[in-house]
Order: sequence, then structure tokens, then C-alpha cells
Amino acid sequence: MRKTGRNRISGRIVETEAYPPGDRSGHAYHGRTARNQSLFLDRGFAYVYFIYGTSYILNVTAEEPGVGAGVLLRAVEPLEGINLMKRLRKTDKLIDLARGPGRLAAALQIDQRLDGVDLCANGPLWLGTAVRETAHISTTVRIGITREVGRPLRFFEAGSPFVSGPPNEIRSR
DNA sequence: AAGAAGATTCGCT
DNA sequence: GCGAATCTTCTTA
Repeated sequence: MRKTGRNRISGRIVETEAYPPGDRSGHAYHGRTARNQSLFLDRGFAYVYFIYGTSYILNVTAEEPGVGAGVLLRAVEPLEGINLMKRLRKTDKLIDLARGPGRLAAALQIDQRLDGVDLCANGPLWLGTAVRETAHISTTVRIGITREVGRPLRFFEAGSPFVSGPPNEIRSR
């Protein structure tokens, strides 16, 4: 959930990837830097970074302080504030609003200012409770990485049209 | 010190 | 389908 001024934007998380401690594809692997320091916070904080000169990416920290591990949010199903999301994303296609990690951040108006915020507190960005049960979670390898490629750490709602990649394709790499 | 790659997306061909 | 956009970090000279 996201609060920007008077507006509220929310969505249901339908796709994630895990980057556990010691994973060579994780940003914490080479130790703390100016960019990844919030990844080393306690569980439930935001780690936001900028990549490829174009996209912000949102992660949720997942370990005890100092460890450095997180969960990448790759897609949400838009629920509230859909018109605002369309403006932020400059598209009218509901399916494309938050399908993909960079798009998700853009749709929720997330940038480096939200790096390090507590996602379990009453702030500008937080995690809410489920509004609907999940039918079934599918697991595949992670997308877009070149190290530790075989690990089955991507999780998404089976059959959801809001997951990234071509609709419902099971990607392998 | 400089170049390449990276948890991506968009627009043009 | 391919290349550009263009920030941070890692690798190699």
C-alpha cells in the first residue's frame, strides 16, 4: 500500500523473488555499499535502488539486522488508485501497470526517497494484510540474473495475468 | 583509471 | 528483435 499526499494506491502482490543470504546474485553479496545499506536493516524494511539508468526496484528486507537479504517484488495486481497508476505509468493498459519490478515501482511512485522505510509502520509505504486468498503459488527460476541461475526462488500466483513476462509463461533460463 | 555488466523498460525497425 | 537510457559496482589494466 502506498500513500501519496491525499491519494492511496494499493495492489496485491502476485510475483516475488527471493535473494537469500550468501546468494551470489544478491546485492548484499559483496558487502555494504552506499546503495545497498538498507538491505542490511531488520526484517520488513524497504530496499529501493535504481538500475539501468531507468528503473527503480523495490525489495522487502527478510533477515535480521546486518545479514543482508531480501525479497524482490516483481508484480502486483492493481486494486486502489488505478487512475493515478495509469498517470504515473503513462499507459491505460491495466495489465501493464505493475507487471515487472520497474513498472511496479513506477506505478506506486516509488523512488530512492522510500529507501529504508519501515514497511510495517504507518508511513508512506507499507504492507497490508491479504484481502483475498491465493489460489496457487507456482515456482520457477529467477528472471534476469546470470549467477545462481538454477535456484527455484521465483514465486507467483498461478494463472494470474498480472505476473511479468508474457502472460502465464513459465520462463526458464 | 576506464570499461563492462547489471534483479529493466520503452520505442523503433 | 534490437538498442538506448544512463546509475552503481565490479573487474581488469
